[in-house]
Amino acid sequence: MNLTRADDGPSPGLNCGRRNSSSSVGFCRKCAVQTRAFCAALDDAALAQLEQLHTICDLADEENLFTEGDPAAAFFTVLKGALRLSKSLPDGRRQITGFALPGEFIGLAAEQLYVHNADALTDVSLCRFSILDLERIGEEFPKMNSRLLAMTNSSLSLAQDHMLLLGRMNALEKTANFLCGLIDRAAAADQPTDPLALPMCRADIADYLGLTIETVSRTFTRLKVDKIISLPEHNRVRVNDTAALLRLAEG
Amino acid sequence: MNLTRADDGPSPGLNCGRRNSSSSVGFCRKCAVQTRAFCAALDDAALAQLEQLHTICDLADEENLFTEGDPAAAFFTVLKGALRLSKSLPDGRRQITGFALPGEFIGLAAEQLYVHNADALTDVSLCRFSILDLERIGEEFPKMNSRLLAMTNSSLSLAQDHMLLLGRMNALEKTANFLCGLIDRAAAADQPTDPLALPMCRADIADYLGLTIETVSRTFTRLKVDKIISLPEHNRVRVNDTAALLRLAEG
DNA sequence: CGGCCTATTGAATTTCTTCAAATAGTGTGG
DNA sequence: CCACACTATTTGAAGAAATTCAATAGGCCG
Repeated sequence: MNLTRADDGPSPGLNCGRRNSSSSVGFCRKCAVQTRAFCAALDDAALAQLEQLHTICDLADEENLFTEGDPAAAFFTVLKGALRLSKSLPDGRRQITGFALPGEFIGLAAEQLYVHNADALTDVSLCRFSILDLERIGEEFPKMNSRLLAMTNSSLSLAQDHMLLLGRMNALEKTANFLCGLIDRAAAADQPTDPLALPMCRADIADYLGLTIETVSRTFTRLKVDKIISLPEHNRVRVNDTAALLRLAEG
Repeated sequence: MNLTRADDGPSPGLNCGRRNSSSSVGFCRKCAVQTRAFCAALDDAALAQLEQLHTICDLADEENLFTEGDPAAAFFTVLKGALRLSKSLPDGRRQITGFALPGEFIGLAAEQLYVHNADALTDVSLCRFSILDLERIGEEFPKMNSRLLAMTNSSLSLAQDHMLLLGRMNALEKTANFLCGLIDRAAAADQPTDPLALPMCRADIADYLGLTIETVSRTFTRLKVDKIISLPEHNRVRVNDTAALLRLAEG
C-alpha cells in the first residue's frame, strides 16, 4: 500500500505547509528527533512511507499554533524550540499545563477539537501530520499506535505529577521542582545545565506553578539568599546546591 | 490465530483471578460496560478471542488494587464501583488525581511500574488483563489500540482540566466544579442525580481539590447558606440552583 | 538618554490552613 | 433497644502563606 497525504486545507502558522518531504527523500531518517519521536517505532521502509504524509511548519516566537476549541485538523512533533500548552478560565486566569520540547508530540485530541492552547515560546519548527491520516497510519503501522499510546501515557503521568505539585506543594517546593525538571530535560536534550536557560518569562513560570509572578520572584530571591541558586541574568540560573534543591523539590 | 492468556502470577486483591471467561462463553458480550469500555472497538469475533484473556477481580471497600512503584503486571477495566487514584509526597501529603468509574480503564503505565495508587472507594469489580497480553492485543486488533489511545487522550484532557482547577480556582469554584463533574458522570452512568450520592469522604474530596477537609466543609456550608445546595445527609447532595452552581464551576 | 517592559521589593489584605473543640453519625456490646 | 465508643464532619479562632496593590529597579531598544 502507498499512503497518500490527506489534503485538509490551510494550516495555522506563517510558514506551515512547506513540503520538505517531497524534495528530499530520506528527510525523516536524518531528522534530529527521530529516535525520540513517535516515529521511532518505525523501520526504514515504513518511515519512507510516513515521510510522504508530513509537512514542515515554522512558528515565530510567541506565535499561536492552535487554540482551545479549534477544530483539531493536525497533530505535530516538535523538531526545534519549545511551546507553551495552556488552558484558561473565562476571566483570563491561565494555567500552563506543560511545555512541549523537541521530540514530543502535541495536538492529539480525543474529540475533534483541540483541548488547550499551544503557543511558541521560542522560534519553533514542527513536523505536521493531518489528523485524517492518523487512523490510516494506525492501521498500517500498529507499532506506531503502541508508541503513541506509550507517549500519551507518559504525558498523563507527567500531568499527574503536576497535579500533585499544584495541589499539595508550597511555593518553594513548586519552584525547586520546576527548576529540577528543567535541568533534567535540558540534560536529556544535551543542552547546557550549569548556567541553565529559562526560555520562559516569570508570568509563564507563575502560570505553570499556580502562583503569581510576585511569588515566583520572591521565591527565586529566597533560593538566592539561601545560596541554593544564583541568577546571573533574569533568564539564566546557576544551581549551587543541587542536593538542597532536590530535597526541596521532593517535598 | 488463537490468543492464549499469559500467566503472570498472582494478582492483588482478595478475589483476583476468578475465571468467569472460561465458564460462560459470551460473558463479554453481556458485560454491562462493554459499550463504554476499551473493548467497545471490537466485533463479536474479536471479543470472543479477547474474552479468553481476561479474569475477573473483586475488591472490598478501601482495599488497595496497586501502589505507585509496584511492577505493572496488569491493567483493568472497572466493571462496578469506584476507585481512587492518588499520588503522595514522602511526608504523606496526598493528591487524588482522579476517580475511576465503570467503563474506564486504569493501570496502563508507560514504563514497567505503576505511576499512582489505586484504592477501592466502594466494593469494586474489575476486568483484568495481563500487561504481557497488551502488545499482542494491539497487534491483533489495531482498532483496540486506537481506542486505548483515544481513551488515554481523554484522561489526559481531564487531567489538564484538573490542573486548571488546582492551580487557578478558589475553594468555592473548585467545590462547585467537583459537584458539577459528579452530576455529569452520574447522569452519564444513569445514576440518580437529584439526591446526588457522594461515594467519597471529605478527606478524599479535599485531597482531590487540593484543599483541607475543613475548607471543604466550610465551602459546603457556604453553598448551603447561599441556598445553592442542600445536604440531606453528609454523603448526599441536592442541588437547588443548578445555574448558580454551574456559574461558579466555570470560574 | 528616555521610554517601555519585565522583574523585584514592600506593605496591606485575603484566603486558606492549622489547631482546637463541639456535634452528628455509625456501629457494637450489653 | 439503648448506652457507649469511635469516627467523620462541622464550626470557631488564630495564624501563615500567598495574593493584591503599589512602587522601585533593571534591561533593552529606539
